[in-house]
Amino acid sequence: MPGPDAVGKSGPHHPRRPTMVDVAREAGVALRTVSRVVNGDTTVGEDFAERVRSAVDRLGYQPDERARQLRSGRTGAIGAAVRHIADAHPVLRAIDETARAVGLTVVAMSTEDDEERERDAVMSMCRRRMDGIIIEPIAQDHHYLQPEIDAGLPVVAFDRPAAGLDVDTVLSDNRGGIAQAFAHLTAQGHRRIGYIGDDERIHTGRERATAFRDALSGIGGTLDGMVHPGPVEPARVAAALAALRDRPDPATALVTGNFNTTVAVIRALGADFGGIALVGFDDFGLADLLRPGVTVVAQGDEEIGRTAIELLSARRANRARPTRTVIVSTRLIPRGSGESAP
Amino acid sequence: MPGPDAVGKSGPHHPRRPTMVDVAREAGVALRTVSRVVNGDTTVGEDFAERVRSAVDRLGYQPDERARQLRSGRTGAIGAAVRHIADAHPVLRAIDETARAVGLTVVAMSTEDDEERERDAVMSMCRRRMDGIIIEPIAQDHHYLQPEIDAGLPVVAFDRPAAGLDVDTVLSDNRGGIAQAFAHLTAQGHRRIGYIGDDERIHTGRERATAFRDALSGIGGTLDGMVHPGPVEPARVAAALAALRDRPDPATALVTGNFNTTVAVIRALGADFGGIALVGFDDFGLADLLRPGVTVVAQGDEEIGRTAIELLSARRANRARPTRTVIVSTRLIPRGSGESAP
DNA sequence: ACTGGGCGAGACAACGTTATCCCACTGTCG
DNA sequence: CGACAGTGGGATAACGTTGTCTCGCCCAGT
Repeated sequence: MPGPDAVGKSGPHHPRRPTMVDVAREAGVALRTVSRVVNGDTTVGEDFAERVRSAVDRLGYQPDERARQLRSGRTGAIGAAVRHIADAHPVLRAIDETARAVGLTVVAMSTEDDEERERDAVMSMCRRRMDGIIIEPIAQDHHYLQPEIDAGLPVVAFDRPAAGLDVDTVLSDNRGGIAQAFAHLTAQGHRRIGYIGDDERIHTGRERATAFRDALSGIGGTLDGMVHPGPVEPARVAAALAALRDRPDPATALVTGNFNTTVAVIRALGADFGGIALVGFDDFGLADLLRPGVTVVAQGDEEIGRTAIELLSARRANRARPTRTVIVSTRLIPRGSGESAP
Repeated sequence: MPGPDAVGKSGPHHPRRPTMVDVAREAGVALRTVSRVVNGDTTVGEDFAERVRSAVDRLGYQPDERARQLRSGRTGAIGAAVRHIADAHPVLRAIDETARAVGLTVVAMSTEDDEERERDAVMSMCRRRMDGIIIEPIAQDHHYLQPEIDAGLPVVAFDRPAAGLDVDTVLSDNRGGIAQAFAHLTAQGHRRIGYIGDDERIHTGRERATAFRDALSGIGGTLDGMVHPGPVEPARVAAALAALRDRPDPATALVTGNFNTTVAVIRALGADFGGIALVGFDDFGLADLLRPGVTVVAQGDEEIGRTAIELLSARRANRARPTRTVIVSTRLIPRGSGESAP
């Protein structure tokens, strides 16, 4: 059709949504009065308010949040840059729920463990003028955020410190968690306990491996060949496992440093976990359904998320406040795999 | 009111971030020239461009996305309202990756299976003038979205149809998936096959239960007491399971209608799944680690997410296009639990 | 030397909202 | 009866950006 209809035009105009001006015209009041009604200002007479509300309904008017934010300066939303948005993420749930409770909207983006994607996600949040950013850091260097922080952006890191940045941080008690796991296994009589975990270039991997070494030294055990940090790949994990078992004094128990390692180890061990006692760092769904059930050190996900929002709110209230680092304790959950004697 | 020039005033002004005007002044060029440089317009001389870039760096300028969007009319972002943002969600991953590839940002929000939260999330997306919305519908009635659709908002539903709305939709082949599961079990020799699944008030629950009835009738089996739709609660599922086993001709095999039901059944069955053959609808992580491994009908998550973005893009290109519903086929993954004879 | 064209930079308005100021009307008190 | 405070609505100017138009400049062509 050669219609004169301008719908297909290239301009920025779609069929055009109604604006406050349209509502004002429809209701026969001033623009500012519509704004007042929409924002619940009580200084508007009931008759005027009703006229406006009726016009809003008739036109299907929805305020443009972008214009509102631009004018008012407030966003009412915080960004959350997490490692994998499509994976189960109990901390994100706590962040979302807590933020909701204080009237903030959470916009979540995924970094996929990629430095550039983290940067993209975070800068995109800055350009949207989020009221704050919660970040699960992956980059080795976060200096790119310093100008934003100087400009007043509240930032909170969780799970790992944001390298190169002095910001509020929420961490798990990695050392305490490893100590719990270790103590649990020694209480069953184990003395030859091995560790397989994440690369020590990663903060949590480093903390947990170090804590494990300390624990093993503490009972007079030899460190030699018992501690295996490295990339979490099935082949590397399987090789580490083989090294722990094929020795004169094979390990009778094992601590794994994170969820992915735990799973890789279980896959390599096969049925009944080859008779080895196992305690994994990080809880996970279905851990109770495996045979045996997997004993884990669980992180305080809910508390971590809640604390992150609290730190963010505190900083929004007082930008000059010194930064704080909160350590959230872990909890050992026995399910069977860590309760067998050597 | 004390000071005439109070710095800590309550106004919309934080320390104030630099704007294009500041950059223009710093660089000694016109406002519009800064805009051109920032947007990569090539009609700017290299010397001017360099002056601007240097000023941008000096001031730490970041464009305000809200103002840009307000002025240009484009948002460059689509909203995704999913059931549980903190749970593993392979479709969301596919949505995110596909959207990224075509230069769109995805803003994900959680509905938590709550009608009101879905409404809140979706309306919040509308107020932000998202370029499109992908929704995993939970509400029984989506008429509230009709005005937005009329105003030109592209909407795509996935997993379930959006009741009361004529929009593009991506669904799994629920009937085909059930048929696959059923055929797989009959091929092992099973004839007494039970079904436990979701409430039939839910679209997927209804489709799957119906397909199962058809399949069972198809081999001349009795429906009586073999099909158990209902709320996914451990007690209800356990009762259904007991009913299937405590009868003169107990079920030798079982099809479960969704992930949560599968898990509840496995918990109730205990070690070795009580010798019953099991095929679950929905794949899940660690399914291969259970003993036996869990045979499942997997949905085409990646294809569903990709298709959702494709339908959205197609509608953005042509608002008048008739709506389409795409059915994505399922795939049976044998892992052990469904491969035992009666 | 004058003109025409292309290129590149600037002035101005507009996007849809809220903040500020102002004014018209009412009711009350001196 | 006049002035004044209080109430409630309206006009206008921002917020930070981009679209449109204009204009100055330089070079080539006649």
